[in-house]
Amino acid sequence: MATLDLLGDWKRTQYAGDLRAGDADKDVVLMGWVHRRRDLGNIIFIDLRDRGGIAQIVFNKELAPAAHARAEELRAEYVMAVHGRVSRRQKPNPELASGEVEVFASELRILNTAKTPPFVVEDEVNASDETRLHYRYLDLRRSRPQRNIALRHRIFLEIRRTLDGLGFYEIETPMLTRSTPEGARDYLVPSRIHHGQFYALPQSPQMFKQLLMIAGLDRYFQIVRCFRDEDLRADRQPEFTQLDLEMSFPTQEAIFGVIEQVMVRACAAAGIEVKTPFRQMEYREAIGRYGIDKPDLRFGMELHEITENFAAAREKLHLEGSVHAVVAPGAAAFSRKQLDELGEQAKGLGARGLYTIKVTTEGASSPLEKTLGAAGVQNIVAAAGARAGDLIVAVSAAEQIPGTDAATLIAGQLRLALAERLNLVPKNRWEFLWLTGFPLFEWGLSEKRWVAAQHPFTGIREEDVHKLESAPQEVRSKGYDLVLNGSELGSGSIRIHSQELQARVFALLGLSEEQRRHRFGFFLDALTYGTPPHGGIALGLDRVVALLAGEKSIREVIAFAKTTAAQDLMMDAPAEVEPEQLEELGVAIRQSGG
RNA sequence: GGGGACGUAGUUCAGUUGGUUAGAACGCUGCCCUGUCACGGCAGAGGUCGCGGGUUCGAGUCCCGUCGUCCCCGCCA
Repeated sequence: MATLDLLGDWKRTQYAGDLRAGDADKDVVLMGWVHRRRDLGNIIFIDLRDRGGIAQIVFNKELAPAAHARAEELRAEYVMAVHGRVSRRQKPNPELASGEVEVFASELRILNTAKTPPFVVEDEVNASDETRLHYRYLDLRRSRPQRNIALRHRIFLEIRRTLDGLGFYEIETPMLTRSTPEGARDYLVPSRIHHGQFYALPQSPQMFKQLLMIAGLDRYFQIVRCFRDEDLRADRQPEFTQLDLEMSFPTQEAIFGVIEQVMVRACAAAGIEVKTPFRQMEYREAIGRYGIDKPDLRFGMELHEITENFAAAREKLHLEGSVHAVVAPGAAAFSRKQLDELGEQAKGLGARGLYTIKVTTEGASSPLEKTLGAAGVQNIVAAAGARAGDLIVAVSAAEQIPGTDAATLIAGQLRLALAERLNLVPKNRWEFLWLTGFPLFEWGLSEKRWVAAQHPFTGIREEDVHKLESAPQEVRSKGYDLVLNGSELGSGSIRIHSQELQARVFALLGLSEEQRRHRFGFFLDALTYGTPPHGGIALGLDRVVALLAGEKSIREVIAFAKTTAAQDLMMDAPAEVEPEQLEELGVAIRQSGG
């Protein structure tokens, strides 16, 4: 172990990674970590890493014997400060941003030693997620996480600047709040003062922001942590960050305009140029053309309904429901095995039948010829607009949920899977899309009643209000989703501000007067004191940053992320607490097993 | 709650049909080296094969259980 030096009165002059040719001949003081050392004997090269990047430091025994001797003690991840002179390199290193120059050290101070790290701190990930999360502070030293965190900062900054410029106030709302019955499972916090009672961490500040509109704050936003105790995914963490905003007296276009400005500047922070206005699409159209409510518009492969083409063979094929087809360009060469896998996948998605047609220059070939005849198959080829080399994939499925065409949704999933497999999803394309006209209600399979598709305060399109009681499944909401490249970034709505309309919605949801009082009493009260028309949106910022950073998982853009079992491997949370703490809270742990 | 993949040296992985002393690369330690930049050369250290049980003359390998990580469905705006 090396003895340590004091930092003394040394002041850093700049970041190592920021050194450029223009700094030549400058006297500099750099501080950072030993990224790599190359000890050639009488000359030692140290790659010094700090937040700005990497610079090469030269320790020459002849020129600076004391510094050179000290440098022999340096090891990976030691913390060092170096005083020296910047010099142009005879042989620049084009791999390094600072590669035009290097620093000839005159004095070295070793500020701290380091244990050999469990994995090498380098750009390419060479450790498992488990190890990385356990030693997150080392993982974060790598350039990619540093880039992601810097990008996250710049995006957040742009959001705040943009919204400030548009007259929004950033207002904080409580983290300790009240459990509300709808939506996700709550994280609960037991109350010490009120035994048997619990706070809930907010799933979102939904009601607070509406109350802020009632309070006359007019334009609110918040970059806020939200909590949902549900099972996790690559794009879901138990706590995540939303851009939450709400405005009074809005039109839908006004809200879209605000978010478009925010996204344009957020993208610019990532070096990505996007055009406004974003495309808009009705929910029905998205389902019909893409079989999904968050279509990826970076590629075509739109769906074709070909139910009619099967009319003559419905009995024979035991068809139920509709038939939808997707054309996979260039997939006519799929092997038997690949077709089988496709069939398995379709079955896994709930398809009743899967039919394929290979289109070649010699014509179409398909098992369907037996039932539909060559002409029948040819009609499908024409209907789907398939060309030589393509594979037509058609699925049928029985309707399980009233009003939902299962075959379309399955075809939509196959479209995504095929595009991925055929490498037809272009990189560096940014297809924003607003989805509108969502159904207000959806049939709850388990509840066996209509449930609010979003939350029960979502507004209703004026032209559909009269159908509320007579044809609830046809009622479209004033809700909207923002979609980017097939990922849902967020959703919002113009809210209901009329007590009369709100009462009709609650009635349809089967909530009695008493239940309404119990669940939403304070909020319904507030609505009666002069609520302005208002609306807003919430965006999942972790997803936004991950997409713009080109990361698959939002863990890569969260400094301290949790595992899919909602654990923090570094802190080892959650953890047991002292019996005294439980006692104070009036909480007893029941031994599990029952 | 369900399905799938994985778990072997500090790290990432290989390990045949169950068979002697469990390997590689990187990293680490020591020595040599004045232009390297993934430096190079020589030498060396390093293993509870996730954990528990079982089958077997014999288990990293087979079986059961369990724990952990990741991906997906359910769930979740």
